[in-house]
Amino acid sequence: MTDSTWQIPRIALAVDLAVLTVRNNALQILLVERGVDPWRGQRALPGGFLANDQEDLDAAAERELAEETGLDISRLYLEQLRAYGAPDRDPRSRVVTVCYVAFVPDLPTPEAGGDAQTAAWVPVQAALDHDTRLAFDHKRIVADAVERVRSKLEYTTLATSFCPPEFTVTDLRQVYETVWGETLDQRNFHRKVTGTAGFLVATGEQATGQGGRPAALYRPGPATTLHPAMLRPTTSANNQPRRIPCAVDA
Amino acid sequence: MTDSTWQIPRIALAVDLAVLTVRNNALQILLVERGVDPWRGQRALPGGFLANDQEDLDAAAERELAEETGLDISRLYLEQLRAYGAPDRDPRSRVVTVCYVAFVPDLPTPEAGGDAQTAAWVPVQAALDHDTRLAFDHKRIVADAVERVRSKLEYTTLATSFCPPEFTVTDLRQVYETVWGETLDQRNFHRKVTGTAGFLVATGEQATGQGGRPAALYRPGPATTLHPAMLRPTTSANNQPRRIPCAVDA
DNA sequence: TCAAAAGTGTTTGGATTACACCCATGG
DNA sequence: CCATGGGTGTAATCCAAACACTTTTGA
Repeated sequence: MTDSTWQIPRIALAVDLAVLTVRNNALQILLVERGVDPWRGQRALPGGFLANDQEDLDAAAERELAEETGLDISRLYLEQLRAYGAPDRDPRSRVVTVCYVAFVPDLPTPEAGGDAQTAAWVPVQAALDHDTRLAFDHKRIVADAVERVRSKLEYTTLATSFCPPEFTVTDLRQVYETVWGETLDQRNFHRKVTGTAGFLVATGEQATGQGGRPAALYRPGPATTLHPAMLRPTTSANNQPRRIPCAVDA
Repeated sequence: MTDSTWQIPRIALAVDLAVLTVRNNALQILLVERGVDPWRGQRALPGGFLANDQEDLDAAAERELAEETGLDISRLYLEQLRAYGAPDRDPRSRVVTVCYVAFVPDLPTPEAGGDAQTAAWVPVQAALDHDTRLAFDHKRIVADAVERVRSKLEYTTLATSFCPPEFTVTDLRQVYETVWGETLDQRNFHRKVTGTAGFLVATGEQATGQGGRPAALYRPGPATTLHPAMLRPTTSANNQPRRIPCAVDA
């Protein structure tokens, strides 16, 4: 590392987004169709290159998200997933991407991408299917994002990010069930989330009945983390072969 | 995003390391003294720029780690922390850094940096002290790395990464106590770690007595995750103000 | 009145805590 | 024999799973 910074190899830096929502009883991810080579016509994560020298990574992710979804910025959760930098991940030139995951509620205008690209919600099960092809290393990124959201629900209150501004306990439970792909006991779930201080704030209102007893409506509370955590029922993911240096997970 | 990739702004990409060890009953981090401006003479995380167009990020982190510590690559754990890209984090030019955390055992040759820079172990408590100055945004990165290792010990078996090849249950407990800054009940800890299948493998050997009953020696077992987790005693970090978009944590 | 969905009560078992107590070695 | 640290036993407690049961609406 010498004083002459001009000799440093410079690299194209992209910011990509894994925007997740719960929609039609499925965890879905926003994908766009690429209009240019490479991977023209293939589905890819929305994203783009860092706009200018003064743009923060987080700001770039927010900008991309606003461009792609036209979404109210206050109604979402956005955090960095990780950076991906395999040397051959883009055939044109060296591109390192910093990926973000976003959790958004089921949007009124979900398909309307602000960009010229056609954006669409795709169930993650389909996106990760063996027969599905995604551009670049985006299938691996989708897999990492799905694992991130699944574990986040265990120890944070972020499931409310997928819900409308006011929601019932059953709405929230269906988010958990959909993201985890597990059925939860309705009664124990109710006790757990209403008994955790700061998770939910009752509005006093009731949901319009769907044929049964009307459910109380809640807003997200001030708590961000869950103590103790809400654990997935079948968390038998123990005893992998052996940890390796430079593990994939973050 | 057009076909002409040549117009894309290119950015200097660094890879920095937060190398952590447990040493003298303290969680310590490897810092180097910068020999050049900016921040000449200040302590900083070891790291460097991506060497060439064909180097993977993970490989770059491994290379840097080998250069800085001369360490046996098989005896460590390395994972990506996150990318940092505030536009003003380097006064010379735009530099985005991808940071990695490494957990290493107490090394026989801890101070010998392979590079010309003088490397030294610094207790994280001192590195994070309000009066301490670190180069760039490295103090924030150190804080993130410390939080990462603390939470990793809760739900993984990675505490063994800080231990020598063979170790006693007390050695392992002292790793937990040092990283968390909490005292744990020796007897309950013993039951927990020996009762978790795959955490420890008994060698059959005994440690040379220090004046008491000799302790059994163990090697790391095949398990990587802990079910159920080993929770910190005083985990009352609940109910923060409110989650914000673009949270810091990963 | 019945079906459907919301919400409460109760039992039980697993895991953690907080201890008392025994074991094996060095001096 | 005694101090020192290693390791086991046990009761209380907390928490979550399982499931019976009551409440409140729409048809």
